[in-house]
Amino acid sequence: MANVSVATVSRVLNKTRHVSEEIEKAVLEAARELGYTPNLLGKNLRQKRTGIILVMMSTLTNSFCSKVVTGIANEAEKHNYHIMICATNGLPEKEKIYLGLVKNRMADGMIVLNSTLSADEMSLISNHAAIVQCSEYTASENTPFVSIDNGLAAKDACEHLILNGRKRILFIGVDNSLISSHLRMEGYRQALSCHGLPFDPGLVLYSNYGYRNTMRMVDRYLEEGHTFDAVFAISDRMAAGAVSALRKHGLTVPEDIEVIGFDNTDIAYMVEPPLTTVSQPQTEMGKRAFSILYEKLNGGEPENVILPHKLIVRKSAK
Amino acid sequence: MANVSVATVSRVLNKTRHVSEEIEKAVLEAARELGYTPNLLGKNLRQKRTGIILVMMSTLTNSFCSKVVTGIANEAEKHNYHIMICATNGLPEKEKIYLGLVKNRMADGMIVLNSTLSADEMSLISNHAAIVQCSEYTASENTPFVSIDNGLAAKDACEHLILNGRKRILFIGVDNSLISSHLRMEGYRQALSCHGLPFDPGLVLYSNYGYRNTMRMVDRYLEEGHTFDAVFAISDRMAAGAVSALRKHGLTVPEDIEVIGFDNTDIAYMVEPPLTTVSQPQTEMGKRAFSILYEKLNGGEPENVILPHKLIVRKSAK
DNA sequence: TTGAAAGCGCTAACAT
DNA sequence: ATGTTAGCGCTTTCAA
Repeated sequence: MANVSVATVSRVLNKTRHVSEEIEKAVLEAARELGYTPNLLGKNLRQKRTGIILVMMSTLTNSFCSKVVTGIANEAEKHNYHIMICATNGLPEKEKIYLGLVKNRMADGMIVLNSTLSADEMSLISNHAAIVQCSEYTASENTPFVSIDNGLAAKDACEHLILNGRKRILFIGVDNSLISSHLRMEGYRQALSCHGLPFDPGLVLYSNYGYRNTMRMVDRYLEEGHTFDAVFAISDRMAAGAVSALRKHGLTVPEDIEVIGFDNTDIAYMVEPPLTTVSQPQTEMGKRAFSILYEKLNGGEPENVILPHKLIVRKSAK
Repeated sequence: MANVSVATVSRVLNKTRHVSEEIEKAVLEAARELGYTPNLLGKNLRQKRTGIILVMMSTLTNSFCSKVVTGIANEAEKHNYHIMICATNGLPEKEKIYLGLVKNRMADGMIVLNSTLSADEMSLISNHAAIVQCSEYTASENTPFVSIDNGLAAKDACEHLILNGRKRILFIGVDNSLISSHLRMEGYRQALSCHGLPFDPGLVLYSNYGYRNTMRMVDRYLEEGHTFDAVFAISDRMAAGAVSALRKHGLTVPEDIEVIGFDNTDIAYMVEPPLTTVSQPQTEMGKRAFSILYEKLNGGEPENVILPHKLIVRKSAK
């Protein structure tokens, strides 16, 4: 319509070369009139680059992940990448689908926040796609990760309770295969053993990260007559659930029972009393995860990164 | 490598036509050996279809939106579409970028949960892309929406308070341009006027959907000596913030002050006392939003949909 | 400064 | 049942 070649149109629209002013004007005018919209599939196919990074996570409503995503997004923006989030609800089939999307070039890379994939599967797919793990991970040769030292973090939290004179610490974990669940339990046991306290399997409860379920479990546990003087839960929601159950049984926090949660999410300061909890540098984690991915995309072979955690002391465990 | 044409390879990999067993075997074998992965950019370019639907929302950690997304995802799956979430944090520039992605064919369509775009901008972009609004919306000729009757829902909630004998209802809203904010305020005013109660601008507080900010605001409001006998907040988090402030001032809920929230999110039953709140059929909303989009993608001109809401009565307002 | 033409990887129409 | 070929929409060499 502007009587020029497609090449010239491309040059005008992308400003990749200088084009005479009148032609430029004609092209833009024609584009406007035709309501022309470029087709990214063609462009990306040709350039072998989409500028899109996928972020895979289980649940959207997870303020921890949300903050990590913020970190990723900010850093991605600096490098001209856009991110899109894939929610798997922990279903392996969905994971496969989204991983397939990046393997098959609809996106340039992926940051995985919590995957159910085994180290082998992860490694296999990493041969075909640029993947970085963040927060949760599985030790895999070619899939780098950024995380905290979960074991040390849990140990620090439990030591805090022990130094406050607590001797029977109820551990509320999750019986899944996530590395954080595993390492935090390890940290709990290490804290005990370092201070000469016995590990009592009767002081271990498994829940599902949630508030309601944990509340019920702790409620039942108390009704069964079990006793303890502190709680370490590997999520704030579970800690909050425990607090509710304790209150129902006339126990006060922190006087009777001290409670520590994990992640320093919003709920930690929304419950009464506000929760002492372990905080992770989520935004920094996201930022680093993207940096690592970026390095990978540019042919580098990045190292894993361990970031520092911090114990936030509030009322539930002075 | 398998000594066959690319067409045959395509047929084997997509199972689109019958291929002799030995050739099939040879192709699969070669593909495996070469570590072949199909390139979706090529395929999608050719087929003018990506099978991807974008869902645009402001914040990830919004359990309301999250449930809507679940509804969308379930329905999308049935029709062989995959969804990806775009978080804008309410920034128009980000909205533009993601809208551009669908306009430029990297995705087949988009469901917008809360956009800052004006009706005109929305309408303009809808000429180039299949877009459906969900929950929040702006009345636009060619961009259908699914939502509840926000005005009626707010009116129902306030009437509940009025029928309980409450006469001075504090309205806690958000001063933004979202249709829900606007309509819920309208509903509040209608309830008052239907029952012969005056509208008092001094009984209106604007916050930001959040817990902390609302708590502070209500705290200050009470310190200033204002009185009221009920609260209607347009989000559960704000209602929860109000409850905290009330407690701090020695007021009991529901005896002294009845409180009603909105959305029936998790927090509604996690606070003490559990909140009476307006529930929306989030999953159904998502499902319908996808159905409408699907209809659009197949050349239909779908109508807007209004779904029913429900008042969930808990302890905070009997 | 502009155009012609090749080709990114794929599928589908057509031919055999 | 299989191959040939055109073409999706774009960018980028190469040539003029």
